[in-house]
Amino acid sequence: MARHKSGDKPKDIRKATIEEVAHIGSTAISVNKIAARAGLSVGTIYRYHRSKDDLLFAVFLDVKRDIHSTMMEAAAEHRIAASRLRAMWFALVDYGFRLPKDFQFVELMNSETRIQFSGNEKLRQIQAEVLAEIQQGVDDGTLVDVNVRTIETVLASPAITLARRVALGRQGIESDEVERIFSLVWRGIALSERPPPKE
Amino acid sequence: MARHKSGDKPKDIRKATIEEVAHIGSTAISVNKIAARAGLSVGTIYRYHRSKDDLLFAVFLDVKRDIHSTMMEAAAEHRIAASRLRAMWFALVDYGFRLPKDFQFVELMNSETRIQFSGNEKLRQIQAEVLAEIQQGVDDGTLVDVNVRTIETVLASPAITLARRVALGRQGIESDEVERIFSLVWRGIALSERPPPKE
DNA sequence: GTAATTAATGAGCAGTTACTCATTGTCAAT
DNA sequence: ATTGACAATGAGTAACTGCTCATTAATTAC
Repeated sequence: MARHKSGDKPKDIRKATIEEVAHIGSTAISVNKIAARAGLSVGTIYRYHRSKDDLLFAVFLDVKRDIHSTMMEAAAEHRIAASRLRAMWFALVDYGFRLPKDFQFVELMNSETRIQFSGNEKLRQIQAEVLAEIQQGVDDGTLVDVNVRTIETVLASPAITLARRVALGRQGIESDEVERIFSLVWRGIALSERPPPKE
Repeated sequence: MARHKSGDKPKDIRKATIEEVAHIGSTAISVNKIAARAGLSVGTIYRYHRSKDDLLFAVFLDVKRDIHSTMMEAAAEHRIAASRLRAMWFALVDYGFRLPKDFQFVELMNSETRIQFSGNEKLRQIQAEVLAEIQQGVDDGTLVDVNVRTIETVLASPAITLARRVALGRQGIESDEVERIFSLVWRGIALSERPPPKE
């Protein structure tokens, strides 16, 4: 009853948007260029997104959800809180290593004023799920008994820094270094003196 | 012999650039709007900066140096490595609290591809000075004996996250919370079990 | 005074922007 | 075949972009 959608347009648009930002930066992106990069006409972009801002936010949210689900899938393979948190941490860093441009895009948009973070329900939910995982660690006596937001800051920040560093391609990072950083962070938030979980 | 510069134009330009980015975001800034906000004509901006990119980078570097010198001044009031590092850490967070827009601008530009970080000598020097401070802590047995870059990542990341959170105005942060985060971070990188330095 | 020098201007340039819409292409149901 | 429904197009548009440069304003040296 309708012209078939040839190919996966939303996917093409997402890819082109991320690549365009990675290529010329957020201070010079344009919808026309994104369309050209995606091999589509401008009109098609406006069929999927109401405005430039809408496009950027949609792609941002999409990648954000990608990262989150990757983390949760990694957590699902473990039972005890310590192992789950460790798996999530490494999944986050690994995402930055595997898809640096995607990660960089999210980071850039995270600092954008236009994107109204707190208002969005989906973002709230993602945040809540992460905090719930940390709460588990507090409850079972693995982590120090302080506000989960506090722990989240200490835990997540270095992972983001690490992934961002790779995304910007400034230097290669060995897996030893990643492991060492996790050790130090875990040392800070774990209750006991035991070394951080390995498996 | 020449017409006097009336007022401090570079300062006006810097201020307007930061405010414009804070107001409409990096994805929509324009030189014309920055000029209008500064109460100057476009030509004047191009008298001080060769291009839009040059303008953004210059302001970025300026703020970056501001932040760094604030940190080093804070450190100068102390002798022992632990106290110096603590002072620097709080100075960084405090900068984000006092001048959120400036801090946010730096963070945004930090994630920009266009800004070639590694190439700049000034940025290199700033980085080197910070690492040297940490090295002091390693040398006198205050911090664990690992690569200074590793420690820097664990130490600086949460401070940046904290300052950024304030910059984006998502939530107010009490000084207790800041203190608690520092405690956890310090716990991770300090060699002994002693609590982090207070004075 | 006036000549020399430079700061600052802002209209104007060619090119680009975000966005629209009349048109065309492609399918399933008739 | 014809129709109806919609995906996709891309030339078109007014506004705006980064940037230039002829001109004016302000100052000092002589």
